[in-house]
Amino acid sequence: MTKLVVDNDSKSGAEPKRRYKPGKIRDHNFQIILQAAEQEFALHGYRGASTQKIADRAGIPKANIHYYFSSKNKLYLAVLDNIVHLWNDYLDEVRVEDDPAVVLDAFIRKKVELAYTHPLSSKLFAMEIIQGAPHLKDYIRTEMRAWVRTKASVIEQWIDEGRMKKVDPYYLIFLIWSSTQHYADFETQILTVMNRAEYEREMIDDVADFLSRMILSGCGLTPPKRKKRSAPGSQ
Amino acid sequence: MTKLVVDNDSKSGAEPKRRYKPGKIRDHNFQIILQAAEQEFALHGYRGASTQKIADRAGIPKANIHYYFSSKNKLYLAVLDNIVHLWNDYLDEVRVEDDPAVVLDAFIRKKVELAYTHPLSSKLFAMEIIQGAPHLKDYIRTEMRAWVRTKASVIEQWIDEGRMKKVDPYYLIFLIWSSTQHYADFETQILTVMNRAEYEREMIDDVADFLSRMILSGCGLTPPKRKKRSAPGSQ
DNA sequence: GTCTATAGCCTGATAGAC
DNA sequence: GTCTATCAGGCTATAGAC
Repeated sequence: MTKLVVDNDSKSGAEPKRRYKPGKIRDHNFQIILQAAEQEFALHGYRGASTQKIADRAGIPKANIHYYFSSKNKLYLAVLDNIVHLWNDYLDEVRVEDDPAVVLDAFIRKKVELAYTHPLSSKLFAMEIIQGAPHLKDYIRTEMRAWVRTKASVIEQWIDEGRMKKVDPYYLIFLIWSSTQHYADFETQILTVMNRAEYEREMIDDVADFLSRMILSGCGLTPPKRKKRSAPGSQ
Repeated sequence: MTKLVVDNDSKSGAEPKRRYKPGKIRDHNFQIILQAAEQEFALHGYRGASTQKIADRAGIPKANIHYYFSSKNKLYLAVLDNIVHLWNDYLDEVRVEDDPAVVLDAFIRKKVELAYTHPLSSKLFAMEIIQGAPHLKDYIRTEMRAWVRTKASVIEQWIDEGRMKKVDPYYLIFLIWSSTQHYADFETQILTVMNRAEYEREMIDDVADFLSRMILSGCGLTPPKRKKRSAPGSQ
């Protein structure tokens, strides 16, 4: 996948494994800064976030941010790069031979899971898009468009073979994206309306069940059989 | 409805009609500033937006912003107040006697329509929520929670009477919110992925049809009959 | 590699002439 | 009511001691 950050230093901070040189401290600081930056950018947007606050959160002097990442903009790109990779490394090959119900169900569940485990990534990505995707337009026009086109063509073949109801595949993908990401991005609204302090495993599973049933039903499909939920760590 | 802005001046900018005193210029400037502010806040978030840029966009000196709205924060609250009213003045009374299919269909279509006609409002609201709703938490905890509770209880009665499938009413409302607002908030992503320059009436109608069919089907309902679309201005 | 000090700019807000 | 001039403070980025 294309890197958003062109980095002649051979690494852009996304890799958990170091390429060459031990540099344990360097890698550690890289990660610490990226993590702090993700939080600040997600909380205040690109312009609203300050390198000072990021440095404070990371527990290092502000100047070190500029030592590791030459500018605020490069740091932001590195964070986005991390996010885009995290999101896309999942569920990549879908084949026409697969069962549409199994594929869609897994897709929805994986997205709900990501919304639960990585809400900050989702929020930051959402802010970037809402603001007109100034740093991600190229990525959307090339890789994301191709990704959607591929999945859409598989869905169309399923429809042609009469294996699911005729629905617009693009709108279907957007529906899955929106309904799942919503639980990350609008977390505050949802929890406040439901009068809860935070998400719990059980609620997340309920949401996944609900969305899978709803959307699959709209496609004329029935959710695949699943193991009953039991003790955590099963499955 | 509670005003977010406490304004002893008797108006908070939300009213198109002036309460007393002609003040044509004053009202005009109020509206100009609010409109410019909505755009800047939606594009850059609260912190990222600057009063200078808002003034430039409105075509007035920066000091006048502080003359009309005493602070950046008050201006932001006035904009949010406008939005919250716009969103809630629609579809308020739903009764148990109504047909669930008709109500849900109308709800979905109205939301898609708002996403099309007022994308900036939706985007600004989304940014506020994503950032933790620092200015709207009270509103969500009181009015919005009550609104959702009322609708949810109606849906539950419909279910009890066997007039629709058993689904969680809260998740259903969240699904309608998320799937419709997505077309406003993620406009850039959707248009870029679909390789289009802007939305067209036809596509918006298609989206409304798609979402209505999908979601109603998940509730075991069939969309109500609708007039065929014809020349604009019909209906 | 780390960190202090600071340059240069932009911010929100205000004072005061018109 | 309008607008220029200006303030104090926060911002990104950098220079240079350690």
